[in-house]
Amino acid sequence: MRSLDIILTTAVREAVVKLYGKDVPASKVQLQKTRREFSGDVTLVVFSLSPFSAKGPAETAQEIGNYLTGHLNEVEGFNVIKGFLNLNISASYWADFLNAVLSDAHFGRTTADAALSPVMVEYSSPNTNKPLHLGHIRNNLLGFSISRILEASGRKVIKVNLVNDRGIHICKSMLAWQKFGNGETPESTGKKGDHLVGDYYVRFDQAYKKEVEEFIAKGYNREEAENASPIMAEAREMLRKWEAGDKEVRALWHTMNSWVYEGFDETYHQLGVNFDKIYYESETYKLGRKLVLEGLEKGLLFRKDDGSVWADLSDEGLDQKLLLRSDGTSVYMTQDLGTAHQRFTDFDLDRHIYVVGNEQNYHFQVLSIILAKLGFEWAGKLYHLSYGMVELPEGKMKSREGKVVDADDLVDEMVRTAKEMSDELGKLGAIPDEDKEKIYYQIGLGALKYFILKVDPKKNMTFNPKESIDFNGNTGPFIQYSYARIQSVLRKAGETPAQVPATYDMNEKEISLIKTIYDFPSVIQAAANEFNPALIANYLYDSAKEFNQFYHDYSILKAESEVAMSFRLILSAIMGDIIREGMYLLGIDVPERM
RNA sequence: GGACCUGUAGCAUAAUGGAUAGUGCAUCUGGCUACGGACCAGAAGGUUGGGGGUUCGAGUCCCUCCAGGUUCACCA
Repeated sequence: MRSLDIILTTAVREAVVKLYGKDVPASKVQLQKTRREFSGDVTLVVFSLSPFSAKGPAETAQEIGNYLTGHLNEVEGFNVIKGFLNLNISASYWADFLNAVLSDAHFGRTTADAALSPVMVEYSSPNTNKPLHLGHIRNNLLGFSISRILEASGRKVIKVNLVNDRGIHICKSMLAWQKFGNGETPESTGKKGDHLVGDYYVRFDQAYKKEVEEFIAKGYNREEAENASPIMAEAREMLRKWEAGDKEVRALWHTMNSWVYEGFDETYHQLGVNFDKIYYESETYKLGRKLVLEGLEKGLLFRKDDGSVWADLSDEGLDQKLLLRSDGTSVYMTQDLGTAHQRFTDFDLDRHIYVVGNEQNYHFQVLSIILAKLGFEWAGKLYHLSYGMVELPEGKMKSREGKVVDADDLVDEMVRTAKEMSDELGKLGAIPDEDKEKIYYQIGLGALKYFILKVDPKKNMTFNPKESIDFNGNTGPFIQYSYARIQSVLRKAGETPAQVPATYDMNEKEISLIKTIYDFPSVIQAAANEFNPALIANYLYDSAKEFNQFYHDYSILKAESEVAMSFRLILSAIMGDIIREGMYLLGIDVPERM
C-alpha cells in the first residue's frame, strides 16, 4: 500500500496547481504528526505554501483542506489553527494499514537492494596491551547498533575491526612480562588474557615512573629524565627488534597477543557484538607510504629539507600535516590513508563509517582532506561517527590512574544487580534456574546498552554505575518489561486474529497508537541517515510508555466486545513485534518473560 | 593562541526552522484480592549559558561574549 506521506504530498501539490496555478516542489510540503494536544492525525504546515497562494496561511490552509477532503478518501475532515492544517485520516485507511503490517514479517525493515554497494563500519579498534573499558563499550555498542540500523534501512554492511596489535605499547607489556613476571599465562593464573597482559602494562608504567622520578631527584628535568629511563630504552629496543623480525620477540608478541584475543573474544561475546572481518595493524601499518610518494611525485605533497614529507592544508585553514618522517617511516595518518585506499580498492563501498571517539575529530577531518587532495573521488564517502567521552560522576576517567571502569567488571556488575532486583520482585518463581540466569543476563546487558545508546553519540555522557541500574523510567528493562507483558497477554489470549475487524470503531488512544506504529519505518530511516541509534531508543521508550498507559486504560482480554478484543490483540502483537525489532537494532535482547 | 564539539529545571535527557520546550530520576499527593504495580494518575520545578541578528516563526541558523571538553606530536 502507498504510504500516507506520499499520498498527501501528491495531493497537496495537485491542490496548489488546481487552486493557485502554481507548481510547488515536494520539499515545500511539510507534513508532520499532529501534536497530541490538537485534534487531527497529520498536520500540513501551510506557511511555506502561502507565497504560492498569495493569501494568508489560514485561508490557504482552509482551501487546501477543502480540496483534500473533497478529493481523497483517506482524508475525512480537517481543522485549521493559524498556519497549521490538521487532517483527520479515515479509520479505513488505518485498518488497511494495520492489515498490511500484520502480513509483513519485518515491518519497518527495508530489504537490501542487491545492486547496492555495501557500507563498511569500522568499530571497536582496540589496542592489545590492555582490557576493554567503558569507553570501548560505547564504541562497540554504537558500532554494532548502527550496523544493524543500516542493514534495516536497506543497506549492505561490512563490520570490521582494526586491531592495533603492534607498537611501543605492546612492547611495554611484553617487556614487563619478561622482567617482572615468572612465566605467567592465562592458564596458570586463571586470569583472562587481556587482563593479564594489561596488568603487565601497568607494571611497566609503574617502573617507568619510578625511574623518571629518580632521575628528577638527581636534578634532571622531566624531559631529560624521560629520555634517560633505561626501561623505556629497552622497550624501544624491543620495538626495533620486532620491526626487524627478531624471532624471539615475534614469538612472544604472538603469544601475548593471542592471550589478548581470547580475552577480547569473550568480552565481545558478552556484549553481543561481532565482526565480518578483522584487520591487524601489523599487516597494514606500511600501507599508505606508496600513496604518499605518488602524491609527492605529482606535486600534491611536498618534502622538507630534512627529507620528511608533508601535506599543506593551509587552503583549508589548517596547518601542515606530516605524512612521512625524515627517516622515511610512516605515521598514523599515513596508515589510515593506506587502509582507506585498500578498502575502497577491495570493495566498491558506498560509505565508510569510522566509529572513533571525538578526540580524533581533527584526524578524520584531515584524513578526508588529504584523500581528496590526492585525487580520490571516494574521499567524500568517509564518515567519522564521532562519540563523546564517557565520564564518571567523580570526573574524567584516567586509565593511568587506575580509575577505569573495566568492561568485564561492569558487565558482571550489571548482571548481578539484575539478579538481585529480579529476585527481590520474585516474578521468576516458576522458571528453571538455567532460564533465570539467561534472563538476568538479558536484563543486565539491556540496562547497560540502552543507557548508553539512548544518548546522542556526539555528546559526552556521565555514566553513574549506581544510577544506571535504576530500572524505572527511560531504561532498557522498562522496555523489556513492556515486551514481556505483551507476550504474557498474547499467551493468555491464544491465537492473534489475522485481520482487523471490519466493523470496529477505534477510539482516540487506539488511533494514537496506530500513528506511533506508522512512524516506525521513518524512525529507522532517520536513525540510519543520521547514524544515531538514540533515535530508535527514544522512539521505543515513547512507544512502550504509550502502550503501558493503554494497557492501564483499556482491558484487552476483558474488552467490552469481541471485536474490541480482536483489535486490541492485533495492536498488542504489532507493538510487541516493533519493540522486539527495535531492540534488535540496538543489539538488545527481549525476554519472553521477566 | 587557532580549529572543532558541547551548554536545555537539582540531576539526566528529547525536540526534519513550526503550535503552550517533551520525558525520566529525585521531591510531594493519590491509586495494588492485579488482562503482570519493574505500573498508572496528578503536583511542583525552565528568562533553552548571556547579548544581538535573520525569519511569519529560533533551543535549532548567523555574529559576539561566557563556561566546559577535545585537538593542534617525526605518538597511535
